[in-house]
Amino acid sequence: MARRADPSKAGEQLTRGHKKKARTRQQLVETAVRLFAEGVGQELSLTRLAEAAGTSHGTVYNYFRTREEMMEAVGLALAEQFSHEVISFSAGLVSGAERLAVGVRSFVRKAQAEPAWGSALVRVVRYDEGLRSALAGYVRADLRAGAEQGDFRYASEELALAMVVAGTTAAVATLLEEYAVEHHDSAVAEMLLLALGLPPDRARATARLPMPTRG
Amino acid sequence: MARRADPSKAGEQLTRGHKKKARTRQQLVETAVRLFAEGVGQELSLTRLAEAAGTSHGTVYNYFRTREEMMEAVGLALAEQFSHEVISFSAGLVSGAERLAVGVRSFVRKAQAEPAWGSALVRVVRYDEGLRSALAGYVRADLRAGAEQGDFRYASEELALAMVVAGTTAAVATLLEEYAVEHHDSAVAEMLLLALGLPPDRARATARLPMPTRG
Amino acid sequence: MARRADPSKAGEQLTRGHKKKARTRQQLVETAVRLFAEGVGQELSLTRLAEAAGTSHGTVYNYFRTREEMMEAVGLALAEQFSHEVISFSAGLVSGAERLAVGVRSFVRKAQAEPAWGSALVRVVRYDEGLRSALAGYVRADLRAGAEQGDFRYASEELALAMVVAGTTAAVATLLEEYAVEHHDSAVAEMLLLALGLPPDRARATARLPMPTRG
Amino acid sequence: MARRADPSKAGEQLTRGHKKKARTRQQLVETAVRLFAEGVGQELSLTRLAEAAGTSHGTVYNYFRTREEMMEAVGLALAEQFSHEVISFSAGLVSGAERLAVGVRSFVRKAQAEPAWGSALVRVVRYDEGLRSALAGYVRADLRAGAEQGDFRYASEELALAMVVAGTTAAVATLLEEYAVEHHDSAVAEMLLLALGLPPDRARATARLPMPTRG
DNA sequence: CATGAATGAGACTTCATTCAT
DNA sequence: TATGAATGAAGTCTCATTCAT
Repeated sequence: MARRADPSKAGEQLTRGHKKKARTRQQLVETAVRLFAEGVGQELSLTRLAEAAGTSHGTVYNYFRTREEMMEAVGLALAEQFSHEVISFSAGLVSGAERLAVGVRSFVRKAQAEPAWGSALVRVVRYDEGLRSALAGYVRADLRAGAEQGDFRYASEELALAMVVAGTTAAVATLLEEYAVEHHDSAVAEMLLLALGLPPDRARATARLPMPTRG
Repeated sequence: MARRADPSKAGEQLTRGHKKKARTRQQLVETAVRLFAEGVGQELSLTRLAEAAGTSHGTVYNYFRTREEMMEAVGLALAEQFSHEVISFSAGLVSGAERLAVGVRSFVRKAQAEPAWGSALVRVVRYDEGLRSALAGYVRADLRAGAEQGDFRYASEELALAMVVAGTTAAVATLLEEYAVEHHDSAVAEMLLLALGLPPDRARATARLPMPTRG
Repeated sequence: MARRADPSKAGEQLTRGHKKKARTRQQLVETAVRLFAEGVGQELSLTRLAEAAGTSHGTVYNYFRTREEMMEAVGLALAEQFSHEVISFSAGLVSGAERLAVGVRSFVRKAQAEPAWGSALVRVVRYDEGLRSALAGYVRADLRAGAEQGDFRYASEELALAMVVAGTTAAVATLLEEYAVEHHDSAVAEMLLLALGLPPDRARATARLPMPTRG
Repeated sequence: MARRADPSKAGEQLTRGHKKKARTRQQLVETAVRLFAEGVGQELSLTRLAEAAGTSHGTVYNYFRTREEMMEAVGLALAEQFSHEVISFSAGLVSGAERLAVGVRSFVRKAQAEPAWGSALVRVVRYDEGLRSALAGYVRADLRAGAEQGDFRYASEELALAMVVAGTTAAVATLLEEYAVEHHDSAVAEMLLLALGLPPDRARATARLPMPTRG
């Protein structure tokens, strides 16, 4: 999604028109995320989005052909922001269990630090199978690694994935309703590690490791 | 409104009109459950319900003033069907862990035996905070019992509740997508017991106890 | 409309069923009048009437076949209450001008004394040509008498009627909005007598005659 | 929104879109006026308006969010058409009585010349307090002038206003039902001048002055 | 590209009215 | 007669979507 990755070339490759286009699109997605965060249900109308983004009704249609496409873009944006966060932390880790713990914890921490993001994600994940799959994708590798490393024992990968994704998002939802509790990130991670079959003492320890420095 | 109650026939206090009313209402709720089971999302409109139930548009409004009210009725119906099942199984148990395991397993089994019910429940639970609360209500007592009996260890009851409810419904959703897996009920229950802090061997054993005989 | 006129015979002629019927009907009309007085527009629904009157939906239809019929009954009731008042005052008068003045003044006074009645009448008269005609009927005779007696001079009886009816009801509406003013009844009557061509001094005097004792 | 205004053609600042918008709106209002003229009561629905105007259902809602808003627009249009007429006649007059007489007469004459306009106005004025107030606004200044000039004597300005507005519109309604009467405009004006306290001879004379030339 | 007018499907809701009990 | 369930017409309103400018 070309996050201004390389400032030295971007200005040449993209015409101003393209830049504006990208900016408008980003603005629309950000506005949509904000609206979800603020409690607009899955029924976010393009009309309201246009209003909130300060663009005209028709402009939205220059970027998303249908409402579905817009929802997809929002889901993608949320997932990317998540992966950005997680990847930057778990870059150096090889233990599946540790990677999963760090992933869950960074997810929970990000939601605590940016409740708007967490709130949006929790809402969107309810209606958007695509987002659920995307999140599952991030988890799957760690899950398999942990299994291969002899740490996790689960009857079915799909079941384990569902439990991790659903458990984590439900935990975040609880967090956002109930106002934080100390070390919630570790508490959630520990429960999930336990569920995945890690022995209790190791689950406890792994869930409480110091977070790696951002990679 | 049964003013001149006829003591000779208690069952006939309700006029035929009332009986018809009850029947129509039940028919509407059943139709709604079926529609949810068939994949209609939260956007089930009263218009579509009327069509599907074969009644006129206005009739629905004699029973549910708003979509919310209808959703609530559906959630209640689903929850009641569930509680019937669970209560009939766990009547004689005193161990919180065992009760919880039986509850989760009977939930999963019912969903396997009646995929329509499971499918409807999984969908409704996504949109209906009321139903989530209702399900949480069934779990809470067992959770506390298990904690007091020294079996469960969790950082926060709310977090534990969220994990159990979300984990179970996610597991059921997986089940319904993937069609059948052996002993899934026990697998799910075991994961959750582990997450709640039950030692692995006991979790495994508790999740695999023979289901009590009904009633 | 059988206002319990003759207590000595009513009980024998009418069965209890009839009495109840009459009572229910009267109750419905009174409730409707009250609702109009309270600001319900012309759109008074039979549903709301039934609710307000504490009867069932269907019962209303035992008395009024359609909404129109109900509106008519309300108009009639209001007009009758008016005529009752006016006739009781102007019974002994022969001067058309005096009769008209007394009529207008008793109308205004009744509206002041019973704002609910006035309010209902003002509202209904707007939508109900029937009621306008009925009120015109009460005025016409006095108007002709005044003309024949050489007091009134007007270009067209219809025009004069319209002016008297519209002017009086508008005056009452003003009264009800603005909170009474002293001798409003006389002020209104004087204006109308003037409009009808009575010389100013006589108009003033006639509008201020002491009200006759009730006949 | 006309960012690149083209100074060479001031009239073209508004895009064609805007012109179309204005045209559609005008078309809707005109249609509504016609419907009122044809006898549609206060129950003019936006649905019927759309049908009659030959536009889609939704289009109407781009212009009037509610029925109220539409009524207001109609009332405003009617009142504006009226004020155009009156102002063009009474421009040079200083006597309050004369101005009021000319106003009433031009109102009546316009209604005679354009019965559709008169019919619409009479109907709308019944249901729309806003229009009543607007008409009162036109009258108030003349009324005060006449009072200050010693011509009018009335107990209450509000009462006088109500009488003038109600009397005039009722007179127009009569006219439209009965089809034509000679010099009705003067007859109505005379009655109202009398009601306002102008001496009979002056009322008669003032009501029969030749109408001023326009402009 | 941006704009916003127009469209039509469809949801929600209220009611008058009918009819069986 | 009283009741109230059922009905369907009609109205209000919101939106996704298209299209001409």
